[in-house]
Amino acid sequence: MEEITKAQEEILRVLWEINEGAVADVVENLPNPKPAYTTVATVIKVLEKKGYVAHRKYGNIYVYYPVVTKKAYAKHVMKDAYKGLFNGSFHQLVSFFVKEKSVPISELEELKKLIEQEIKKQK
Amino acid sequence: MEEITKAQEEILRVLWEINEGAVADVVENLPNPKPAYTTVATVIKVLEKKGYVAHRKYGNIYVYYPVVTKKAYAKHVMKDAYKGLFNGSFHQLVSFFVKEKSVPISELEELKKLIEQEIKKQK
DNA sequence: TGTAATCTACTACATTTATAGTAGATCATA
DNA sequence: TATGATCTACTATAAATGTAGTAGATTACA
Repeated sequence: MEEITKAQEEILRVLWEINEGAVADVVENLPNPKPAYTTVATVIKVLEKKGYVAHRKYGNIYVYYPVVTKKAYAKHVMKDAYKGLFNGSFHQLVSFFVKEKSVPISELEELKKLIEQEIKKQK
Repeated sequence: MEEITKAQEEILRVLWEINEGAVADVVENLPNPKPAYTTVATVIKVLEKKGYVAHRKYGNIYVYYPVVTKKAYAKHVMKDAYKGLFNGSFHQLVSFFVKEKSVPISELEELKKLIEQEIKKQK
């Protein structure tokens, strides 16, 4: 998976959000200050060349949609962070989060359940 | 915190690893194929300009060291991923990991403990 | 059916990156 | 102390990026 930059990622995010859309729809969903229509179009083209999005022609307009799912991308990003930043230790990653962000207790309870389930499953 | 690229991050990683070192030390710790000495020097300069590393002069050689800690950087990277990729839900992030990577049971047990402690602490 | 609006393709351009060479300073040692 | 090794500063350059304008095609509607 080829690397993408921040600007490119932002537009990819919009596409995940709206599932598919014309350039104008992407611009619409971008926060202010919105870049020019043509700027967005150019960035989308880059994403298309890199294989992150594709398009379909509805009548005469191009509707773009993500090819790389958010999940697949998350996996990619996380793999790097995981290995490089937490020495490949999931424990380190989680404890980092628990310490840095004060995770609400409700989430912690849920998490505990999730982990217990996983333990049971693996046994 | 200004964004850095992959190449820059790789060199920053080496500095975290060795704590501090001259350009030659960084080159040493880079995997093959090693870039040219001067390439590394240039990238370090970029990192310095962006405020990620600084240097000290020992005699006449420059010894570089990271200013941004691995932890601070991890925080930065994770914040983005967390918000953008997991909708700000820690639960989503963790369950993603548990599902995607098969986390060994020993880690899961540790994690469970960690979370239980945190729950207790918050109560 | 002509005119305004809209869309994509193509082009432009300044900036940043990645990569590395050269020159000049300095240091160690024969 | 002259010579080779090493270091930093400066310069170079191709490719990618971010940003956006223009032209030409097409469409919708007055």
